[in-house]
Amino acid sequence: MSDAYYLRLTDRLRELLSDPHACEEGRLPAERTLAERFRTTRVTLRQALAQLEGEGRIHRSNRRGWFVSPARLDYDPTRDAGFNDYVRAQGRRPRTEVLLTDTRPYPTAAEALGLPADQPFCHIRRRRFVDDRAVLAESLWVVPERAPGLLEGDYASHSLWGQLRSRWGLSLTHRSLRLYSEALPEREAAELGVAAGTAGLSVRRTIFDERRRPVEYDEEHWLHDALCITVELDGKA
Amino acid sequence: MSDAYYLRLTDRLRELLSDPHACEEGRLPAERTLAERFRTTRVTLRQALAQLEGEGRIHRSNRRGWFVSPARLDYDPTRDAGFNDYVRAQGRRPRTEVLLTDTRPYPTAAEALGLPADQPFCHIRRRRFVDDRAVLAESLWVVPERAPGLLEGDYASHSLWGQLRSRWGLSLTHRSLRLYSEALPEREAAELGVAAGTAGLSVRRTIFDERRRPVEYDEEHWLHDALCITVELDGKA
DNA sequence: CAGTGGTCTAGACCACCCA
DNA sequence: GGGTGGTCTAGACCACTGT
Repeated sequence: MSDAYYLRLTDRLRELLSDPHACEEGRLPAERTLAERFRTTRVTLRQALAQLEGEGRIHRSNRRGWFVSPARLDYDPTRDAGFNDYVRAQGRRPRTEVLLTDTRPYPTAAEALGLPADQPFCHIRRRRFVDDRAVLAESLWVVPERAPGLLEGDYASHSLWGQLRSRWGLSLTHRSLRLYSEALPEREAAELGVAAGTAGLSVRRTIFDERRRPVEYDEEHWLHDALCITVELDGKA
Repeated sequence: MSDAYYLRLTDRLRELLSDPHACEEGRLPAERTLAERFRTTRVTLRQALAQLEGEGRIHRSNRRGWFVSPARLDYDPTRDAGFNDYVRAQGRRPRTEVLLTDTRPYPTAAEALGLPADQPFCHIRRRRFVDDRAVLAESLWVVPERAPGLLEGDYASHSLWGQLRSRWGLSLTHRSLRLYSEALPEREAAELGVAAGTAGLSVRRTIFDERRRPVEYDEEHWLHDALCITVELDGKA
């Protein structure tokens, strides 16, 4: 079955991607142009493009066109190195936008943390960029008693976990992580400027301190081609 | 844009999925049947099906049809609980097929473990099933000096990590994990009986013992809708 | 063999982005 | 307003699965 035309197309498109002259500014030629060049229809061409999108080689932005995807970002969700720090450490340019902050209950977070459903949280929702590409939409839910005055601080430019340690003396001892591939929900897709249903990666973290008091719960939605999760462990499993 | 017909179709199909009478044996009606029922073309209907596939709700098998996807398997790659054990613990039926074993060099594993490129490894390649659905194709590369006679043992039915501990007294102290979403390569797709380019999750692990001697490297390729990765951490990051 | 999904054609109109 | 991707139609033939 590897004689399907759209699969041979992906091979030729891969060559095209590695040719720096063919894609100026990392942008691919228009679908109609490519379809004509490869003597096929837009439907078949788009099948090939979708394949490369699944491989993480290209992505689309709104209705603007197809672009070559940059290298994945290495990300260790078990550490609290700030987003800004580790993005810069990889030679990339980070940016963060706070979309909203408020204080209200969130039953999902409450359940994960073992709290009553009407427990209010300090909620921060933000969108994060790497080299001006929005790659992550996330919400954080912090137990207010653990970090009084959190929302008045500068929670955007510094590592939140770092602040929890330094300002409130918390130790983030027990960390539980769940992650799986998903189709980005409508809201997150809109915030990231991609079509609903675009492939994504969902990461949820639940944090307790050394006395097993609930501290924080968060939900991250990443573009699937934007990151490579890494975890380093020392000690017995 | 949520007024696209294929998106409304996904809503109606989701209802259909939750109706146990509509899909006998977890199998969906034929595409032509569904297209007719929803008064659209196969192309549009398939767009809706692809959306649900991305959400992990349905999957296809060869050219046999579309099936409702079962619940995701919880999997903690940092632990050495055997596949058989944790699959059964979740009320599912595990099965493993060994596809091949041999001893030969593998530069990728050698590099990950910091060994010379011509370092030979004990190599085990296998395919694993949950409830008779092939969900994982993996290769393991063990440093022969750490586990002499490994390939003569019963490496299929017992936890490999458990054996490394009990038979060879190894402690798997330093574990490094890398994972990212991918399009399944041709070989793995064929072994899992799905189309090349189906969405998958790649997991790579590199293991050193307490003296930082290299022990093992493995590469896993999972169907993207088959699992939810979980990690539990205690102690300082 | 009949039925299934897999692939492909040759058009069309629409919604949105940018100059 | 021109160009882009997003969506959709109404067909067709092929390759494979199961009987």
